[in-house]
Amino acid sequence: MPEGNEIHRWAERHTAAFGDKVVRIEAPSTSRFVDAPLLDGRVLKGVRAVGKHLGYDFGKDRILHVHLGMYGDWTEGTGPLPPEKGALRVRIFDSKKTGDPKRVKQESAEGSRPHRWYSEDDGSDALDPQKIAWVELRGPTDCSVYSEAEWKKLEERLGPDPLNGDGAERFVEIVRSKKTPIAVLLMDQSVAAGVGNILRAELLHRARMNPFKPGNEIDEKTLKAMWKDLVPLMKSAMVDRRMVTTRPKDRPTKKTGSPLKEETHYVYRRQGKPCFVCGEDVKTMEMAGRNLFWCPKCQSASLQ
DNA sequence: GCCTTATGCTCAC
DNA sequence: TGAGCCTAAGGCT
Repeated sequence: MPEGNEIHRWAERHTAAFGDKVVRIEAPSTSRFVDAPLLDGRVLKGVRAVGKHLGYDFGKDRILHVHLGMYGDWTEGTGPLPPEKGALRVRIFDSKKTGDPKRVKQESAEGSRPHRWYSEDDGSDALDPQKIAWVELRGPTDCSVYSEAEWKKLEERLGPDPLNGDGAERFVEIVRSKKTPIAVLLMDQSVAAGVGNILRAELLHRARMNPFKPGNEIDEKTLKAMWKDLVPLMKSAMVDRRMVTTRPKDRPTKKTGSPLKEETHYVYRRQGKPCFVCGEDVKTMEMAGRNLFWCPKCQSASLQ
């Protein structure tokens, strides 16, 4: 479900939890993820992220590539592994912290003491990554082993990633070389890696940019400013496991920190509701195969 | 309970 | 351009 900012966050957390440790990897033999035995019991050197892709580096040309797609997600926890559920899942864990999975499974079957599965139980993101004992992957689009060459090929087909320190220059150059509407370009991973449907809508509103404006008609200064906005936006977007893109001053309540649920976005999924900035009804239509949301007044400028 | 929708992407036509 | 992947949440009845 995530955009690049959350992918990078998983990479950091999983590196902190498992980096340079021997990890166990389990996947049901009936699942599509047939490569687990190849990696089980090996040292995880670290976890990299580019765009919406994760790479778990086990060395020797063994990089577990994970793409969450639309439905994929990770859960994490301390203590013993949770009981297996019906769905096909992949687990990475530190057996020094979880204990022997065989024994735990038996305890679970006997209905022994319950324990917390998710960090969100305490209402915050507060679980110290050092305390994570296991993570569980559900519903990814891809979970397979890449060689270094394959990973490099992946990086080559992606555009600049704001979270990997890439500069605005490439972004500006690519956008200005195309007649395609900016809202379509922002969904293209070869233009800006990691941007997804929430960020495109919110970034365009923050820039007061008309979504239909062709890339080659946008001036360099404006594009550079959008990139400059994107970097801290992606870094700070996750608050209490929610994507937050509104500036406190634009929220009806002016509330800082964790905003009300209905104040988390300017336009994303707010069709028919009044724009926080100008009061005009937010509009929606399909664009690049996904629902685009925008304020026709704030973002009407200069199609000319 | 059922239906729709979703922060994504690939492939076939 | 549309189907398919595959899972959960939320809004309805």
